Amino acid sequence: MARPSKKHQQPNLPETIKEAAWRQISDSGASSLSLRGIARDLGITAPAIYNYFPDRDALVTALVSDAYTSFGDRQIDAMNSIPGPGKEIARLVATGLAYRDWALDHPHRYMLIFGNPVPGYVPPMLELMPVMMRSISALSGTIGELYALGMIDPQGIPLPRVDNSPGFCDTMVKGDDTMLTVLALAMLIWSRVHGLVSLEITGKLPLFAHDGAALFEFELHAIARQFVRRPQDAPETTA
Amino acid sequence: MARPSKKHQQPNLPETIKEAAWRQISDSGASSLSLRGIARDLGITAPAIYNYFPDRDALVTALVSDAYTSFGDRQIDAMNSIPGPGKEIARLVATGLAYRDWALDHPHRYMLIFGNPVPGYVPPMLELMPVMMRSISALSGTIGELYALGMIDPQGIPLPRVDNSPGFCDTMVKGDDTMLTVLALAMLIWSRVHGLVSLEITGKLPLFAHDGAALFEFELHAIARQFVRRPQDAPETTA
DNA sequence: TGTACATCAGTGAACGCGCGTTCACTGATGTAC
DNA sequence: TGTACATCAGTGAACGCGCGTTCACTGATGTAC
Repeated sequence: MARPSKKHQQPNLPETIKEAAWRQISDSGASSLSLRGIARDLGITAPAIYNYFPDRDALVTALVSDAYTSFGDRQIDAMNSIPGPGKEIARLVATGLAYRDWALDHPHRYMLIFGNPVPGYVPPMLELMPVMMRSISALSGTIGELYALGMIDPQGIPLPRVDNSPGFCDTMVKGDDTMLTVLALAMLIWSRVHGLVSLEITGKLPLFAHDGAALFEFELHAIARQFVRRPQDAPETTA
Repeated sequence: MARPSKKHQQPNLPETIKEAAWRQISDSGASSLSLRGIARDLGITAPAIYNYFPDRDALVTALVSDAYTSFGDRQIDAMNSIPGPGKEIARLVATGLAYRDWALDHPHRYMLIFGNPVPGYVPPMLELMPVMMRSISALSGTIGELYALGMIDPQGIPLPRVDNSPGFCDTMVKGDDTMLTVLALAMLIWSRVHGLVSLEITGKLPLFAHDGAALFEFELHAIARQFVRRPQDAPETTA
């Protein structure tokens, strides 16, 4: 159990570097993130950063990964804060509210993930896949729960054609009607939520500058009204 | 009527420059637009561009303005292509479809307008205001038409509080319930449309890669179903 | 306890790059007489 | 019709800037004996 050699290592410099990077992104946007700027902020020289990140892209990837994790955690916590049966719709709404709350708390992290990426940076999908899937697990999990209870009418959801193309999605979803329905509905709900949130955090809804929360809640309940039915509304013969 | 002196002037070099700029944006994204790159593409030197645009920001503004204009024209044409009374819902749907069509035809122009802007570029709102308002005139016009026919139920729309703050929107909308309702609904519809379109053109809806149009049409009809009622459904006593 | 050595985080100089912008210029074109 | 001149689009060199990255180094720290 020899503890790893930590000699000379100042406590958590990688974390300090990432914090400075977020500070820079908050100040002047994700596209102006630079190692030299971070070093300047921290009072060190730029090459020192190479002791912790092999290059600039690795740092950006670490930021993106952290953002996804924090984003997913917030939604999962919200979902778990309303446990128990009979509370499925409340869980869906709570997850949606957590989505917006996180985005408003961290607008630049949200745009780093879902907006235009940093120029010249190509996110390594394979590395980021786990945190990406975790970040949507609360939403798709809650919808899956509703589906399992018969509270989702597949007729009311636009399902994509799934053909024989070897793409990731087609392969994953093929022959699994539950997954196809749940994912399709999750995408549609996500698009509504993302539309509102992205316009709000970029200041494009000035009319609702003071009422973003009310507008968003209206939309969440409209989603629930449109797509969720009480179990007893579900006849066995839907064909 | 002395025609303006055009000696030496090669035909429409400003247009050629803008075309090269769009080409560059399509190739490598809006954030890597550079005067030197454009000059390289056209086989001229970078300072030559200064004969037509005072600086880089002026060129970007010209691009943004052109994009808004083209975007607005497309929607207005679609709206006008279905004239006559009784076709209001069809006009709304046609406008929405034109919105998506244009965005898919010009994804980089769409992102230039509605995504993260070019780094270091601050759009001159005053100059762009006319083309911006024109770009939303088809959507808000169609909604206004429906409202005038009593086909919009104000109860079903989340209205923002309008207070005494001296902001642009509050001032414009104050005391005008029609405008407030129409604009509020336009924003909500816009958020749904923008959510789908922005996710689609950035490749974030892989499940619907071949079915973007169907998903979008589903959403447009869901919008019509949720917010538009037949005139006879509208009782005079809604309080 | 004291000395010699190994480690390695951080430094400072340098590299090549592309950028926006300036400036004096050149040389083809159009105009005036 | 021919000549002198004015115009001005485009050139080429240069400016200062910030960037990512490399590399030999230094000097404080920890370790071994």
